[in-house]
Amino acid sequence: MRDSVRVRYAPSPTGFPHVGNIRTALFNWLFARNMGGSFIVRIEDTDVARMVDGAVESILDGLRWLGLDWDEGPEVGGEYGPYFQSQRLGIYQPIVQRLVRDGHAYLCYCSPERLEEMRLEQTRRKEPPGYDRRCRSLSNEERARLEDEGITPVIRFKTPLDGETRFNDLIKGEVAFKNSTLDDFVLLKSDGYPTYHLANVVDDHLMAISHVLRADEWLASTPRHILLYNALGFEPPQFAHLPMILGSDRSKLSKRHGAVSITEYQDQGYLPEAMVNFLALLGWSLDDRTELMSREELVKNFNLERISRTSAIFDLKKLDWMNGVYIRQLSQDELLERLMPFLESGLPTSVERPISLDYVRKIIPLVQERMRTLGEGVELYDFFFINQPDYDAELLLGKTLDRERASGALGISLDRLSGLDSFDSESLEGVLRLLSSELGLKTGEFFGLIRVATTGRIAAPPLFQTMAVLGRERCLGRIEEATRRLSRRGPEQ
RNA sequence: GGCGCAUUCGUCUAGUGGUCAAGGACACCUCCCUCUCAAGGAGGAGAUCGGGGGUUCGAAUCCCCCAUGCGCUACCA
Repeated sequence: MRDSVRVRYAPSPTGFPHVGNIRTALFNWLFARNMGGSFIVRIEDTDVARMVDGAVESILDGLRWLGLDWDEGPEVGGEYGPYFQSQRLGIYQPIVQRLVRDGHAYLCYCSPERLEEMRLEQTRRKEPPGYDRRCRSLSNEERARLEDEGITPVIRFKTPLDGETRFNDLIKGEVAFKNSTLDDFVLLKSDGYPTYHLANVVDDHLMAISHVLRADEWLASTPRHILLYNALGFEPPQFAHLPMILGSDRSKLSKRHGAVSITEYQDQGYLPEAMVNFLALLGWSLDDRTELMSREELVKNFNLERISRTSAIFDLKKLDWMNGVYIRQLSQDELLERLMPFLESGLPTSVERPISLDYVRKIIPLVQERMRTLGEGVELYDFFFINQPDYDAELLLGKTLDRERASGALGISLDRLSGLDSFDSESLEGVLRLLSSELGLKTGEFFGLIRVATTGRIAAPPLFQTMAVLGRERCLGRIEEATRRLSRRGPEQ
């Protein structure tokens, strides 16, 4: 059993689920599924001050949305629980006491103020900042005196003063750190909570984690963790540090680069399967050409060997393209189902609810290949739903028409269209094409005019089909309105 | 400042000593299709592989130095 692959995603509930973070979750999940191992979720809620309400829920929602199911963790339990570190406090205490007893850790009474001052002084003198180990060798009397002052100590790890710590990272390769560059980091805070370093190491061991796949930013902490594993007499897991995801300016991806929370992408109408595919390719590749892969194909092919060592910039344009590809791959019924919630919440309240499924069903074939996100679909094609789109009368004229000609064309169109037996796309095309040549207008000019009149936009789905879906009444009404708009602002132009 | 990691088209990447005068994708440009926009099709432009030294018959691939970027350097994770 010890040989089986067990990986974990260990988020800290201090905010929204960042896409970089979720990518880490994805890689862990893919690795577990590929190896037939277990994917565990563990909540690292050891920083009471930074906890954010609802963060756990939104992290779990993000995982669920992407279909990253976990074998052990919140809600599903498991034999290594509990899976919230705040519920494991009783586990860390005795372990840290043992460390103190064995001489691997010590009590530190230094105040935050002193530490702050010390760091300031160190940077001023251009020395590497780090704890100066003042409490590492306290005499019994000194310790007793500090205890009497009522100071609650923290517990620090007694980092070896010399030697070096090396390990073989599965992605970066052999990495070595001199122990002298590491300071005596805190294991147990004065509020009784463990730090990340302690809790993470203890829990990874207790939960029999075989591989730690985490972001690159942890690489520098790994020697501390290895030292801790050794002091504890635990076998360290294998480490694999994932490249980071950066914003367009190469700095750490953050708010100013746009959406960073996975829930924002969900809200904007990105498809989870597209998101999974896109995220998987940020730092991993199958070969020199395969890009579109289903979840099953990703699981089947994923491996650590092909994870890149260099950080990747999040390219929204490519995500948009890929999302469009996935939208086009959907069956019309599937797209209908996925689009409805966006229409219900995105369309103005003036549009009657519930929105008619049958009506949307007719629109789907016209918009499917034009959408990159579901949310964008609502914005681009709202003219199918609202009463009268608003637009600048100038748009009716395009580049070539004048007001007179346009009004005339609209008038005749109104006539012909109201006399049409059947308002279907073929009949519309027949009538309008004929009219176009009668008027001596190029189809581009004339259809452009009608397009703006009926949709309020210069770019829309194919005109005749669009008009057929809109229906006679609405089209005629909008053409009348267009005529009004032309005359209203005409003269003073 | 110290330590660590990285460095191939604008971006994601392929590439592990010769088949690379570097391949694919997004984005960009042109053309075709066409009532617009998309989608689709056909092309194009775009990287002297961060720079400099080696090693070798031969280097994007190996070694060294430099530069740059990023990360860490908390009683945050």
